[in-house]
Amino acid sequence: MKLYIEEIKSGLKIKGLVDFELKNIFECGQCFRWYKEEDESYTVIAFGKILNIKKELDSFIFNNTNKRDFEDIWYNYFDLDRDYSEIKRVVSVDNIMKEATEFGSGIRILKQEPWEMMISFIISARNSIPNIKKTIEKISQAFGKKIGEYNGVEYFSFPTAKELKVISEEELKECGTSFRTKYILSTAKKVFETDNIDLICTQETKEARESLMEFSGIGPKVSDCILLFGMRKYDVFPVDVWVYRVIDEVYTKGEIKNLEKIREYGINMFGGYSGFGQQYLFYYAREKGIGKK
DNA sequence: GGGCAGGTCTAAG
DNA sequence: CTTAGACCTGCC
Repeated sequence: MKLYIEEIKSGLKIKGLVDFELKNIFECGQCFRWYKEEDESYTVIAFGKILNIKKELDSFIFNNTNKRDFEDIWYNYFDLDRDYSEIKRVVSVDNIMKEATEFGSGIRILKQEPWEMMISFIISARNSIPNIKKTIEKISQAFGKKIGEYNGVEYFSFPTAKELKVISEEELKECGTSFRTKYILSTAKKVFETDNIDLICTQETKEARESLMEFSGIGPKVSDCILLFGMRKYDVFPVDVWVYRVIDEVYTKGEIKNLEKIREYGINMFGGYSGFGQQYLFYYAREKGIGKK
């Protein structure tokens, strides 16, 4: 992908981005710290920065950033080095997947921060996206650091394990963490004490997955999401209710009722590309309401 | 107002 | 080792 980057007053004007759609990227369930603005642009918080992106006719305007941050952070964050056209070809194993990849054509799997993914997906358990977003925003406002202002709005970083572990259960619960409160505090303490997130990132998928499941509130699905969205492991297949439904309805047709077996089914279908396959399938199923009674 | 939402934990069989 | 219930809260 050849990019043409022009420095402008508010940031950068970028041409040549392919397989890149803001709605697909931010609303496919992988990321929670984004805000859709009135002008249809998206503002996102990551790596201590505030970025706003607006789609124009033939380009994307990256506001509130510069060439250096684009090279150091955003190029990597948006996984721009990867050829998603090729990914889509590989995971289009049948007509359903062909449709799914066309539907979510602009999806990219963001390379997000492991620690933030751990807590975010603990919060995601049996929860809705608007609520997850709200809770994460409250936690950041209450316990993170102010990182700046954009368009008259203040933004805060997601607190570190050290900042989070000292919070009382009552305080944290006020952010809407509900029954997951003790999971979050337990995980924060354990992460701070063991300081082993970097180590887990270097482990092979299977081992890393087992390491993650040692933490409170992290089961099979949440650990797969952390691995995929925060640890660059693409051979995982997170099975949530939507993926379960679409696999059940389209492929296994009631023959498999076990979540673990559905996961194996997905991995058999996509192999090392399972994470990508899952994202296209998930986005397709959820946006279209497939399998919903 | 009852029912459920992008699971995990725990206690039993 | 597999399988029900409980778990908080907001929004139909």
